[in-house]
Amino acid sequence: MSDFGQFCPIALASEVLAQKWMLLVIRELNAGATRFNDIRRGVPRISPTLLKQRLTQLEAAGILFTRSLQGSRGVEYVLTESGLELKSVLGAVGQWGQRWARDISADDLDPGWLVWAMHRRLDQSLMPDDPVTLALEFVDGPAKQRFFWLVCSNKAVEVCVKPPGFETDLWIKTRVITLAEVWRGIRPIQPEIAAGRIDMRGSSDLQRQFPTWLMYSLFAGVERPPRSSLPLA
Amino acid sequence: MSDFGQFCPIALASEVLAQKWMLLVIRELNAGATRFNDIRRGVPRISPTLLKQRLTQLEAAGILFTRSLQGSRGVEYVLTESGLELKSVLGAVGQWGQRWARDISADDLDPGWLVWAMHRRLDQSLMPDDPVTLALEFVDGPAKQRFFWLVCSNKAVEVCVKPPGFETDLWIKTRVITLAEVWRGIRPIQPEIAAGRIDMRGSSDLQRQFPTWLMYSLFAGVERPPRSSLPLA
DNA sequence: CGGTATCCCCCGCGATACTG
DNA sequence: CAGTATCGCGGGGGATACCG
Repeated sequence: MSDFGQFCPIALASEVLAQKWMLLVIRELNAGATRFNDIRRGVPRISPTLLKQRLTQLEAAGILFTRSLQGSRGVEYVLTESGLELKSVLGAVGQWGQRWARDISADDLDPGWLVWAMHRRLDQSLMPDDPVTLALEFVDGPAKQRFFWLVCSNKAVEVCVKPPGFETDLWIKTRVITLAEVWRGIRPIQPEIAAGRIDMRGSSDLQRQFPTWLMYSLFAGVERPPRSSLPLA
Repeated sequence: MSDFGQFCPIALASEVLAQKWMLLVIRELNAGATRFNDIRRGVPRISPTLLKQRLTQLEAAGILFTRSLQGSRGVEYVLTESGLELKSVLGAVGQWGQRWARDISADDLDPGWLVWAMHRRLDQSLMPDDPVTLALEFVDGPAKQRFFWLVCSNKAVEVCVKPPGFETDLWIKTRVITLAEVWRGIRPIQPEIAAGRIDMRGSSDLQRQFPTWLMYSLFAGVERPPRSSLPLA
């Protein structure tokens, strides 16, 4: 994917950006990930080989640079000014995707990805000072992706796939599609709770507060227009 | 390129948009092209087979629809509302590309593409009422891409690769890179003319007016920052 | 944790020719 | 003009195993 034979800026940009997985890797970096395996968690289906290749291409294109870490092995991947400015591309693509992309199917509904996306969009300023442990159960999730825990302190939110050892303060039980569509801003959360499709158990204070922490997808506020029927047909 | 396994709007949009040639095809459509071979002229290196495939994918994604033409055979490719909204993506990508994409090389300098791009960006409101025929000679162009003619009426601008049969009113002789960099907004045009690197012959009225017709690339006004040296190195 | 190494398959894509 | 048809290859990328 390197030669379009024209010097249009869209063509030149496409050489780098219009490759498989590339925008998703850039999305992770712009969301704050700097470590190899953190990026992988946001792009679970990319192979490590290919991820490394994409990161190398991004470095060659001047979109990121690497910085070695003291203490830990490996490097940090840090966006340059050029990479940070890709936020405008991510915004335009995401906004268009929210409005016009195809409907989602069962194969898109990765519960692990949803949890990973959510954990970055919990408003820590609203959380109590004491750490809170949330348990998520996806009743229709595959065996290995059925339970997740979110350990929220006012410093950070961590995702666990095994019980973290702390007492769980709030249990949330739902189907993947339910939480996914709430996350996408397609359904409001309150009716889902009221109808029991999002089933919460635990401290009633937390039950009331939790929905306010959740900031949803960055594009949740973008309205999805009705699919117009075939034009002129 | 169909399965990223996540329902992020950027991932869903990428399935369609992040394929080879796709953004360039969309660029042509958004620039007003509706006919198969008009699109090809803006994306000369795509094969007809692949172009047809891309157009089919765009239709399946609801980005365009086809409309049969009376009189001529073939169809017209017309953007839907969804397709028109991709202008924001093209804008973001083009802007980023103008600022941060790699420098161009000799292989990017297709004179035919430059002329095709230019012919859409001549301000017809400034042209005289009488038709004007411009001849372009690229002194370093390959034999078959050395001469072009632009026939400008106040209705439309047409590109010819053979003498159009009208008297040429203005000859313009230059190297490809010179006009390309002027087009990109990287060099101002007046010094190029003054230094004779853009050599014009013909009516002195037209010599004065022509530079005012030329609207340059859509991204010519976007400043290209200096490449920062290696960060922290 | 942060990657390499290897293998292999498939299909995306380029090239060319042809047709109504 | 607006595509189809056909062929063939190259390498992109998926899967898996391994390593420091």
